[in-house]
Amino acid sequence: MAQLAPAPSPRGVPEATVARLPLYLRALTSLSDRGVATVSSDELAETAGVNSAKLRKDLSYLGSYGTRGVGYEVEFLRHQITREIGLTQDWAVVIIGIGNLGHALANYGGFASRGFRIAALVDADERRSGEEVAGLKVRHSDELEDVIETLNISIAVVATPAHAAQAVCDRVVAAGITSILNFAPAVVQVPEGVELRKVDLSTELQILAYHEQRKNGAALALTAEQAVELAKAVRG
Amino acid sequence: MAQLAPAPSPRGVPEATVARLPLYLRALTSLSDRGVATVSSDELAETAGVNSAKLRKDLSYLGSYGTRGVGYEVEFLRHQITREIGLTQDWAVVIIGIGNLGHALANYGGFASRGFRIAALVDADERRSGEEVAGLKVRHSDELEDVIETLNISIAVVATPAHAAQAVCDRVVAAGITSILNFAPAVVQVPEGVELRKVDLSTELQILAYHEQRKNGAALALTAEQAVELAKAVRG
DNA sequence: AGTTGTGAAGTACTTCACAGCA
DNA sequence: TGCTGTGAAGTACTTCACAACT
Repeated sequence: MAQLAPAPSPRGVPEATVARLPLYLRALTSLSDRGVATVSSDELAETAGVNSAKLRKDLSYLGSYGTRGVGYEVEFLRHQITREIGLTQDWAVVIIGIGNLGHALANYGGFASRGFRIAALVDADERRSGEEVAGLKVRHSDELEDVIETLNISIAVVATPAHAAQAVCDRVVAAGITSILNFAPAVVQVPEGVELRKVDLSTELQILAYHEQRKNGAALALTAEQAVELAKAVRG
Repeated sequence: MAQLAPAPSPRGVPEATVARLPLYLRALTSLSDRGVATVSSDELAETAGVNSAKLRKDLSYLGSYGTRGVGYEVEFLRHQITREIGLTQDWAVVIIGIGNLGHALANYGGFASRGFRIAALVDADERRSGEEVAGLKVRHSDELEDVIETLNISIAVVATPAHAAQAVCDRVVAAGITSILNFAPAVVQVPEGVELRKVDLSTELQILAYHEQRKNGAALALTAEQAVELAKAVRG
């Protein structure tokens, strides 16, 4: 079978835009809850926390869903974005690694309301097998491949310790999974065609620390060149 | 006092580079643990999961820490990056909202080993006050400002429900915090000069769903134009 | 009159490819 | 010889500013 487009985004929606669609969806849901029927790009951008030129450009990749001189119909636009992201169907998710974080993810209410169904929980520790978490029995990781196939899982959430992450990813990929969300603080390699996203808590804190240091230590963190500039400035 | 540079990054390290420094640091730590003393940009890039041109360019913003023809000295480079990020000091963190996620974050071992010290836990629910989590007593959110000042907190981690997030951020900013990591699924506005990063679990899943849909539904997701192209191609 | 949708300009990031140095 | 450090070229994203439309 010939491929029509180079794998992702047939209509060529930029990756940066895709990453913002969930944000717009949330803003629209919030407006909808407040009973707002129509919204301008300025107002919607404000609600979503982006600038309006960017918002309009982003939406233009999906189609012409607004009305000039008026704005966007909230429900209509919400439906279009929902469809674009693929949330008109629901996606079965397996969480692998039921430690503190896995527990928290299993109990996180935000998934179900957004088109994701946590279909299975898996852990390598036999003592956890059978334990009930968030209304689901934890299964032993021997059953991982079986669970993925039987329950028609599309997305794997990896919440294992770092040392186990690569092996787990290898197994779910071999079982046919092509979308992985990795919480383990480890570099994981996956083959071409498998989408891997990572959420790394300490990385985020480190980025904050970097900026915090720049703010506090401005005077201490002068480079040699800046010191020279400063000296010149002081001399007049 | 005159500002020497436009607030962040005196030496002008690009934001994209800053976001990768933690990755390099982790790769170097792993090499160091394995007893590797020297590493080439190719090897380090492989370990960190990026390409080597990008790695060399990134490192070049920090200085010339390698040796041509040889590579980088692992311990030395690790120290330089640690210093650049600001992890030679440790940073006091408060976690606000001790639900499932807050619990998981409090118990997450990865922070301490990377220069972050969880100094306080705060929750709005009075029934939680005094409860011990991860060796710390949960304090009531009335004490938030006091905790921040007394314990010299630099970074606030917000793990509250969405509806409380903005108010909490307003309060910590008023108390002098300039770095916030937000896990609440809400758009939060902060003043200029406050660094806000967000981690949004369902957004990540939605991005995966988007790509998953493109893969599976290739044939179903044809646009009108593509259908015409396909028809032409089939006709010959 | 008012707001979208979008070419064009501007900015940021990535990759190439090789000069420069150990 | 081999590998770093970096200008230059290429790509992706953002912002501007206004024509097109209701």
